[in-house]
Amino acid sequence: MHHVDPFRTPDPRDAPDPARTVGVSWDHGPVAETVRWLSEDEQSSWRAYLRASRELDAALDRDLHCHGISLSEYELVSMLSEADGGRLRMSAVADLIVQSRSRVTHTAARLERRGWVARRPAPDDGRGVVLELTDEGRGALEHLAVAHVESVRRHFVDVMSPELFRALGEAMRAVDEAYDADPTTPDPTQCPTMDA
Amino acid sequence: MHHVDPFRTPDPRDAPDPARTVGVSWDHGPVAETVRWLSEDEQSSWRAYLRASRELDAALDRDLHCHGISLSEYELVSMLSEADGGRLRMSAVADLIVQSRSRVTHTAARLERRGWVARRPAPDDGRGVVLELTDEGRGALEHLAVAHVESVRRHFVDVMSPELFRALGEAMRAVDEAYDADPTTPDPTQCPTMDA
DNA sequence: GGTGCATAGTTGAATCGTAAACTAAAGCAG
DNA sequence: CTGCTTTAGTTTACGATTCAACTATGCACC
Repeated sequence: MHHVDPFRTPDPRDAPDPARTVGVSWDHGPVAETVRWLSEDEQSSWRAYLRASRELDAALDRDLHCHGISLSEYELVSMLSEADGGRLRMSAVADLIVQSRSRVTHTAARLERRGWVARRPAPDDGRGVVLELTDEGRGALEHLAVAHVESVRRHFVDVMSPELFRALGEAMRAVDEAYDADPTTPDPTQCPTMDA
Repeated sequence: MHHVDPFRTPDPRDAPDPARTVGVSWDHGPVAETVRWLSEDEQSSWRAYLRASRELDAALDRDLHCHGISLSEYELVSMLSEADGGRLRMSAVADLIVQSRSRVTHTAARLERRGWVARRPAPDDGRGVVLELTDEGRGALEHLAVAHVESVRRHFVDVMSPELFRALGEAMRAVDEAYDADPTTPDPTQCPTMDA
């Protein structure tokens, strides 16, 4: 049975070599292609990230859920609370919490039904909508923030040394900067639309 | 307008102090409670993580989508490919990719319709189901792995120094270990079921 | 001042994920 | 064996998210 590791080359001998030519075979026959598979170290870190980020998401969401709100709703409300006057444009919210416009529309609608936010027309732009945190929303947030910060500490901040947590921050800042610098849509030339 | 930062105390003077007693006021009136808000450093790293992890998820998912698969489906298939004989129990898959049993059932059903995996009764346990990667699934994965590893490099591994990436791996390993060590369900005593 | 294109946001359908109830087989105590 | 509890996995219904199409305003340029 042929073993396909999605990252490392099938041959363990080659693992430490970060860049090499490997044979990848598919429907159209064997083709030699240069693929920079991950080294053993890289693979280990990447897997740890993937696993732990899922666990973290699940844990934080779980802890908030028992207070009746999801993490993504919380993020929206918390961004509003930090904004001047508790008000932000829809698109500003979308950018801040890294969600699609459409998703923000839906999420905001849910929070509006709950009475935590209100929609108002943007004063300067006829197309725009300003989202405003209501007093009720602010009150609820003060509650939630206490539970949430404890959750974040328990599952994340406090499980490692301050130095390591700072390094993690630095690493993720690099990811953020790279993402902002290269807002590439899935390069159409790279997109064979399921050619297999 | 009272500004509520969900993590730091409202008063900037207090930021460097990691633990203090703050007044949190809610419906039942002002109550003094000890909350370990995040320091400025911690806050900065946490925010960077939150933002970048969302961006990363979006970017990796986007890059795979144009090849007709989602990241969570990819994860399932890739775990199978690494398993002995390309076979794993449903629950083993769920644990490996950190998804609920129910979700794995759904995802597996989708992949089965696509012909990439097959379900078989577990030989030793009458309740169990073994998921097996089909040849077609393996062929597709070889394709996808190439695109995916490039995506992971571009958005993640290659945007920082190897040392920093290793530190990140170490940090996330700590998160994982803490999670495994404390599989706490949302502590019912902490769960006021929306008491606000 | 009208045409063309970009931007802001919404809508609705389809898909995906979650939560709780459910089936069925183990495991275990007596 | 019988009954009780746990474990594995599925199902169903519902809520959340995505995707593509759509409305409406702004903006640039001639």
